Amino acid sequence: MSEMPVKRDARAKLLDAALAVIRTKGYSATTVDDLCAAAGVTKGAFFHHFKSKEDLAVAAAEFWSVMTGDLFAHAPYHQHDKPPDRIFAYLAFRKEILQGNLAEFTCLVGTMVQETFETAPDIRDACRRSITSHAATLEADIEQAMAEFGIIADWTAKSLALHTQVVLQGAFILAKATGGAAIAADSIDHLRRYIELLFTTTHQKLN
Amino acid sequence: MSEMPVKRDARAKLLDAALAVIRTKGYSATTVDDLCAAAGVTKGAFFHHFKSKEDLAVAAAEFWSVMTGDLFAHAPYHQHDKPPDRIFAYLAFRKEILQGNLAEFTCLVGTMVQETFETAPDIRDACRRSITSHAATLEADIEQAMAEFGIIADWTAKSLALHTQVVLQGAFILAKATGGAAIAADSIDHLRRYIELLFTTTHQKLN
DNA sequence: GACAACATACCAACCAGTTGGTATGCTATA
DNA sequence: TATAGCATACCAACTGGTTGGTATGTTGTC
Repeated sequence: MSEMPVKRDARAKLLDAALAVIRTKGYSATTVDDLCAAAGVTKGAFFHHFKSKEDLAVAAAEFWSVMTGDLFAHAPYHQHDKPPDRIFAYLAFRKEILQGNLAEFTCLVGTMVQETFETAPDIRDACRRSITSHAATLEADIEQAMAEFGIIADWTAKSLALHTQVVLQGAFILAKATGGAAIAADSIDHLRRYIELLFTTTHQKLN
Repeated sequence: MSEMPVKRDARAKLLDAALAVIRTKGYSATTVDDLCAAAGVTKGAFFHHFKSKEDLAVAAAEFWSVMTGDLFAHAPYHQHDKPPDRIFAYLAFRKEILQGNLAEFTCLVGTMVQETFETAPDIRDACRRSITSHAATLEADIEQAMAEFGIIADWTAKSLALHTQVVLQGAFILAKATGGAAIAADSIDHLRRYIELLFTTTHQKLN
């Protein structure tokens, strides 16, 4: 049936280009011509696959969700048996992938939502879905860890899962401001230490 | 002598406009005409005071530093006698000011650096200075609190001070993505809880 | 020959920055 | 103190290049 041999189609190339270019220059500063040049296609191809630049941004956010979803779903940190170990292995993994150029490890949707939250609701919502659905994958592990330790707290698994994303997004901003990943790595360490304290102190009822 | 009573000069009006417009639309999407319209001045005035759009962005970041520096320097949280209390009061204050529109409480330099870290080093550096100098104002309190509790840790006062800024910047991103401040407030609570645990557990040497 | 997947050529609106000018105030000196 | 000389602050109109988007092909495949 479908042989599709060497041909990676223009749509896929444009989405790849969108990840690279938008993470480097931001959404507004990225022009349609930039994307076409990076993808090696023409404007005709662009507007054949996307009805507007905004439409591409939404598709890019969804593509980002799928890509990162795959990356984390198949990452080795899931192999740990105990939920708390999976949480710490997740954070170790997040720290490990702070490699290469800033644009290679920072978050597409975190970048885009800063520019579009007020002006492009469709993009904002796509970014929100991407972030919250990733956080949701952590929620189950946190919930099980809470049960395992018998933790009755005034915080929820969901809020802690979202807090991990807050720390990561903030870490990317400081990394961009300082031109390096060192502060980001330190912040992930602080987050790990926080979760360790939540799960190892004898103050569970005070949490 | 000088009567000109109502006249606030164009430069000040443009900087005020820059805070409002850039925080709403982002740096790249903000046009010089947008800023002139918001400030009620002409383009001639703009380029009389700033040699380029980028030059205005640097000036806006510096203006932001001065404004927020004043705000925090005169905030009531400094009145607490003990350094740990000042830290917690700082966080309470950060939570209190999560009011109004998103653009009213989010951070100008955190927004700008996302778009410019790779393409405009002067803006990026101005943003870095703004963030790190604010973090430095917390460092002394953290250091004194560490001394007070006799904490010998594998983290530094500086890294914890920067971590607070990481959490705040990340909180703003999640707030923009979700369209509300609730998650931001939750994250500040998690940060407060973390610092409480650092300063109240009996595990000081394990920190 | 119908249709999807592109390419080419083009456009109107918009963009940062420039130009030439005016209004106003400051300063030095006669 | 009158005023020439000059600087600052601002304005309206313009410019050349860029932008997102369109209109109209061309080509390969079922």
